[in-house]
Parts: sequence; C-alpha cells; structure tokens
Amino acid sequence: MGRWEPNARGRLAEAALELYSERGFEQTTVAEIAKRAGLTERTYFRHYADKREVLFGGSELQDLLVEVIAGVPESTAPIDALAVGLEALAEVFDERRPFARKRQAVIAANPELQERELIKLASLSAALADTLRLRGVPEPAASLTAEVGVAVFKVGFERWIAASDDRPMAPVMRELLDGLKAVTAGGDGA
Amino acid sequence: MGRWEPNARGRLAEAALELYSERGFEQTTVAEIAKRAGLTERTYFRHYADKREVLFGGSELQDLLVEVIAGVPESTAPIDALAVGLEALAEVFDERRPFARKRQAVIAANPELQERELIKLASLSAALADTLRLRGVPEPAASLTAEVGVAVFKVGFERWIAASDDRPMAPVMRELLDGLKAVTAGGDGA
DNA sequence: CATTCGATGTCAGTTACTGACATCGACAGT
DNA sequence: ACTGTCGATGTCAGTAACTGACATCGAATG
Repeated sequence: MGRWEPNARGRLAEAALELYSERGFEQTTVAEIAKRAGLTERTYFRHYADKREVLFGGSELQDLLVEVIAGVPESTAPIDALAVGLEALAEVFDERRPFARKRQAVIAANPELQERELIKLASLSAALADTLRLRGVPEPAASLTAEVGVAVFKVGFERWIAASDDRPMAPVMRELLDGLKAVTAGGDGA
Repeated sequence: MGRWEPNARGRLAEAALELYSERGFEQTTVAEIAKRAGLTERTYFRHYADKREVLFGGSELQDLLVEVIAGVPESTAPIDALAVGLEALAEVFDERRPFARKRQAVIAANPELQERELIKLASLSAALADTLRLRGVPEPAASLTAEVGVAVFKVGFERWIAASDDRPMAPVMRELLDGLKAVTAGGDGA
C-alpha cells in the first residue's frame, strides 16, 4: 500500500463521469476532476493522457473480442467468427447497461468525445483484422470483415442503447448481421 | 474586392499543409501558419474552428456522393447504388492523387488528425444513410449500407494510396465490394 | 537505519482557442 | 464629394489544456 488513498485512476474516472454528466464536458476543467478525486491536475495527467481519455481508459472490450475470436476453430468462416465475437461483447454490455447509457449520453453530447470513441473503434478494428490474419484469413477479407464487424457493432450499439425496452444486445447484433447479408446479396435488407 | 489579398482561406490551407509536411503537425503553431499566409492567428480561427480543421475544410466529397446516389433510380438495390457512388468518388480522387498522398501522409503521422478524419467519415456515413432513407431504403438496411460503404471506402482508400503502381481507384473499390459479398456470404473472401 | 523508489505535489511555461473592441477600405445612397 | 454601413482583419487580454523540472513523502528493502 502507498500512503495515499488507493485506486487514484478509478477515482478520477468516476469523478470525471459525474462532472461530465452534471455540467457537460466543456464546462468541466481537469482541475475540478482532480479536486473531486482528491488529487491535483498534474496527477490527473499522469494517469490519463488528456481530458478525454478518462472515459476510454480500459482495453477490456478489445481484449475480450480478440481472445474470443482467437479461440474459434480456424475452419470457421470469418463472418461466423465475427458473430461469435459480437455475441461475447453483447453479454458484457448487457451487464453494464446503466453505466453504458450514462457514459454514452456524455459522449453523444460532445464531438471531441465522439472523435475519441471513433479512434478507439478503429483500433478495435485493427486488432480484429490482425487476429483474423493470424487465423489464416487472407487480405482483403481480414480487413473487410474487421471493418464490417465494427460497423455492425456501431449500429447495434446505438440501437441497444436507444431501446426503451431493455432488450439484450445479442439478438440485435444477430438481426443486423442477417440484414447485412441480405443487403450485400443485393436485396433491400428487409 | 476587399482590400486584402484574395482567398485567405485557401492560403491558410496551403500554408498549413506545407508546414505540417515539413515539420509535422505538433511542431507547427497556428501563429506560424497564419504568418506564412500573411495573416494573424486570430484570423486563422475565423476561417477554421481549430488547428486540425484546416486539412478537412471542404464538403465536396460528401456532396458528390449524396448527389450521385440521390440520382440513381429508386429500383436500384442499395448495394448497387453504393457501388455507383464509390465509382464517382474514385474518379475525383484519381485526379488528385499527389495531393491526396501528401495530405494523407500528414494525417497518418498524427492521431489527432486521424480522429478528425474518422469523424468526417462518420458524418459522410450519416449523410449517406439519410440519402438512402430518402430513396425508400428501410432501417436498418440504410444505416448498414452506409456504414459498410464507408468501411469499404476506408480499406480501398488505404490500398489506393499505398499502391506503388498508380492503379486507379475504381477497380480497387469494385474488387473490395466483391470481396465483401463473398465474406458476408460465409466464404473466406478470396 | 540508510537508501531506493514510486506516486504525488508544486511551479513555471507554451500554445490552442475565445471575447471584446478597434481599424480599414469598399460600397451605397444622397 | 460626403457619409454611414459593413465585412474582413488586427490587437489585446484572458482561460485552460498540457508539459518539463524538481521537490516531497512514506513504504519497502537490505
């Protein structure tokens, strides 16, 4: 144990989400976040590279997706491996729906935060493509599957968050994958 | 005519691309860009909202894509309308390949610029989805087609820029669309 | 008990970005 | 020609994100 309260990083993340929710991202200063977490501004920047990163700290989703897809038999078609991966993500999100809603409301209200979210998704796509290539999927199928997977995730996540009922994420993703197959087959996606 | 040199906005864009290329984005200050354009920092911020936006000023691509897709007969399947749109974009890019390479080199070297590029592509996707919906394409097909279209464009653009030969963009896009169809049909995308 | 070490604090500095106000020259109306 | 309006620019002061250099503290270690 150190001489300080433990989990400074987590305290900063919690303080930031609260303040961003209460006043909005722009109306919050890093100094205020740090103060609420019992720290100084300088210490904030030792834990997070910038004012936005505090909402995007973990890499658990990317790790999970990569792990699950890497575990699927190589004989599985890329699109089916993707489906399994999305299924696994869906479970995790279902467990944290209120948190996801709160966080997404903050992000939706600010373009700078949306930019950061998009680059995180791009990084997810790159990791996914790497994993697929390691499984023997050739280019450009690996990149295409990865990009399309993230595209489906984006649309599905939006719908899952916006749903007034609390429908779980997995069936949403499954339906979208079916819709995608219909669209690329030249149908109207109905 | 005003009392100043014309096209201040264009001069700023040109000066910025030069400086970002020579020294890198971070090592360039807005004051330097303004000075090279014969203006002041304050005036820079009247033309561009921030230091990054100067590389992303136009909306010509989005306008072109929307216009072309809006002009395709409604009986055309969404995926085919998309193909026509990508074809039109390809022509424009082929005409500006050296500029596109220079600009993309700058963007590739800096994550902040990549973030901005990604949100511009997201805006493109949203506009595309709107256009498809206006043409009677239902949800979620409209959103999926739009997201997938941008995904294909991203992969294709990368390959087009990176190609050592100067292969035009249109066939690259066509091959990727075929690869996508194969992947979503459950194949290995070969 | 002295030393090392990691996490934090303090402080000064740069730069992106903004608001308020001044200036200049073109143009329109008289 | 006179004058007032207007749009683009300049000037200046201020805030806040972010960084580098250095100090401090207490815990673990030998």
